[in-house]
Amino acid sequence: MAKPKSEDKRNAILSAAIQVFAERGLGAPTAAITSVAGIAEGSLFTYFKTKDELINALYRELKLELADAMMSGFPRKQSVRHRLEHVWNGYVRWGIANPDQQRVLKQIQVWGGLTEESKQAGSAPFTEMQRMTEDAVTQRIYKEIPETLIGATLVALAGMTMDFMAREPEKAEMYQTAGFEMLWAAVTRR
Amino acid sequence: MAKPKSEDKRNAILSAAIQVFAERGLGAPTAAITSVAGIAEGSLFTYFKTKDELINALYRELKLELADAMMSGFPRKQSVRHRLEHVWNGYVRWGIANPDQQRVLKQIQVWGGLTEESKQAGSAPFTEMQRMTEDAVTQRIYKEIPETLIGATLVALAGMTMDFMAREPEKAEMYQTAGFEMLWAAVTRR
Amino acid sequence: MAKPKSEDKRNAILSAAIQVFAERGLGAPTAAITSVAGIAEGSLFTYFKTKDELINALYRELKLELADAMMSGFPRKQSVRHRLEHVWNGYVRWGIANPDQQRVLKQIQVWGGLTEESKQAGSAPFTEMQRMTEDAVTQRIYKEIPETLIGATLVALAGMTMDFMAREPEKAEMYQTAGFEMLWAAVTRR
Amino acid sequence: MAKPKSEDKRNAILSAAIQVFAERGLGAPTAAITSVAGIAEGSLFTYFKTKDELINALYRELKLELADAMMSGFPRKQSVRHRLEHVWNGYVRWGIANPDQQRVLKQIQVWGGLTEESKQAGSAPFTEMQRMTEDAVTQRIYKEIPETLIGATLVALAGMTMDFMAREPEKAEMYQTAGFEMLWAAVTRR
DNA sequence: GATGAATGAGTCTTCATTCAT
DNA sequence: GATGAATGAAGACTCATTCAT
Repeated sequence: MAKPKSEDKRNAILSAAIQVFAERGLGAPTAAITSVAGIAEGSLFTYFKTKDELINALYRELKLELADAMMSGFPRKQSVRHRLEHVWNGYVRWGIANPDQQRVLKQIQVWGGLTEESKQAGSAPFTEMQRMTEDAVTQRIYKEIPETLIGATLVALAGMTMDFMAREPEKAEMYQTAGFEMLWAAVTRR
Repeated sequence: MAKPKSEDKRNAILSAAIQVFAERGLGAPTAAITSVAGIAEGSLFTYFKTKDELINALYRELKLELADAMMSGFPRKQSVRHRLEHVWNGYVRWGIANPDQQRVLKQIQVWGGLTEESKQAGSAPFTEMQRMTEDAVTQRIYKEIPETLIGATLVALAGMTMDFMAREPEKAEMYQTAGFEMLWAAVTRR
Repeated sequence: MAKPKSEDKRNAILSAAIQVFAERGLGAPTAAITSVAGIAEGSLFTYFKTKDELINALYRELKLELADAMMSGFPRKQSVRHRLEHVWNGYVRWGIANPDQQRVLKQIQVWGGLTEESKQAGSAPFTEMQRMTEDAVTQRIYKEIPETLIGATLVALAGMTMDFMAREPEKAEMYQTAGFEMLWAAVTRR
Repeated sequence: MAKPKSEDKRNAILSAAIQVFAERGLGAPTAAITSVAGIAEGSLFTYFKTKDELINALYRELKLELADAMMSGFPRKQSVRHRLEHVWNGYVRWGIANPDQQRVLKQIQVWGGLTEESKQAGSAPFTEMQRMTEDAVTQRIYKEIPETLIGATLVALAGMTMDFMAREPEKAEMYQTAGFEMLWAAVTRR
């Protein structure tokens, strides 16, 4: 191979895309991305055949990152509450630390061009989390509701919580805690 | 009092926009909207100076509709729980009955062009609901959390719940109930 | 109608396309065409949805013109030889008088994007000529060869003849006559 | 005598170009050619400085092949008719056996980038054929027309004949014969 | 007010060619 | 010599907006 397709450049594009999409929406020109990435306009298409494919790849990448943030250091042996709290904190902290990523992820989720494969690939990294949920349901800690609802509730409340944290950073900690308490109450039996 | 131009035509545009945006995203051409509305391409700009203005107006319209759905028949005299449930049901039912509206609203919310005025105008119709919340907080029914969190939680959980209802219509009622129970638990003291 | 799609402008585009394609081939940019036509780049697409469609339309237009040149003043009552000569002269004169058209027509014929409809529409105006041929075959003037061969032979020999006429204009008349004699000999019984 | 670079690779490119140009026209990307040839994109430019040069080279190659097909086994000693028929059959058979080559040749001939050198080089291999023509003219077998017309007539009628043969393969032989009879009649004195 | 043709900047994408490896 | 990633100019087409009718 003369010049192997550099993983670095691929990442540079992805990371430029995050910045640009966060600022200008998914409608931003690919030229804005390459310019931020410091490469030629055409080079983007060496790494991603189309803009749609780039967005799909970005989605999977972000979901992976998010899953990582939520699961790293997962306290497998501790109580359900601790484990859920760990996941919650991971999510919320990641969102606050990476507001661009968070914003872009939101946009992609309502975008019309996600392929079925991407959707599946995007939820795959969360299977371990689902296993934790099953566990808790078996222990009759969680309510008798479909397991998928649990994860979705976490996502919904975390999204909302992050909005508040971002808007009032000085109360961030309070919101983070309050949000988790709401989640815990929502999801467990009284 | 002036009813300038044709109110009918304005509504036709708005309703065509909902359909088109729901199907093709906010990036859909204005020509697609006018074509569905059955008017000339240029006429759209008689009613809305720019496409951005149209989307802002649409946002306000949808929020108004939604507020209406939630507050109509509001049982002012009944218990906090009943009142909250009324609002919840109104929201969720509206979303299910109007999936296009719901989808477009989601899209506009992550769109970058909403003006500050629109955001405020969009939340104005919900002030009555907030008054209900204050009331409940005073009664120490709700948790000691910022009041705005309550409304946001409702919105977050309702959004999620509607997704499930839409995906599994045969279990819609179950989700609607389960969703409310989660909201109630999340928001009230144990 | 506000501004009816002007037939004039359509023709201006077609005629600019002939000029540009003749000079630079079918690969010439549409912008070159609009520039010659004196209109905006985008306006071309008001009249022809795509470049391919423009080329197809141009093909039909040229074939029509050509048929016209060949058949106008057709001496229905005179001998087969006179009638064939009339057609021959019409063809050859048209080609010499309109070298751009002739060159473009050649290019379109080897181009890969002609639709089946265009091909048929292009040969339709020549049906009258074919009837003349049938007639001559019945009279046993022409050889016993498929009728379609006759027309094709005319086209082939005319194309070649025009090349020579264009290259040596001072001998044009001679070539025109010699060409016809070859055609006549090729096609009739000895 | 240098056989620089690989003659094999050069031929692979030429032959891939025939296939690709036949399928997709001269506008086909060079990358499509190298891909078919099984070499790297850049390698094409080691053998041909530019795409235009490749097409010019291809033209000369095809003309050479064609001349070869027409003149191989040329019956120098036989009658003019036999000799012309030999050439005719060689041409037509080659075209039918090599439809891609035939199609590409047609395209290059209306293409705008042929250099004067290529045009001359392309007609050079046919000089022997022209000598045969001179001969026949001297013998007063052919009509008193410019000798170049004879060759051009052969090409024109052969092209047409091949089209018919390709379209109706079951009548191929008939067309081949009929075509030659037309050529013979066109070109000789009565 | 309504119409829809006209506009031309803006978009994604392609591709011949170069050149570092 | 071979490779194929990198380049960026060019091209077809789109679309919000204007304005003559």
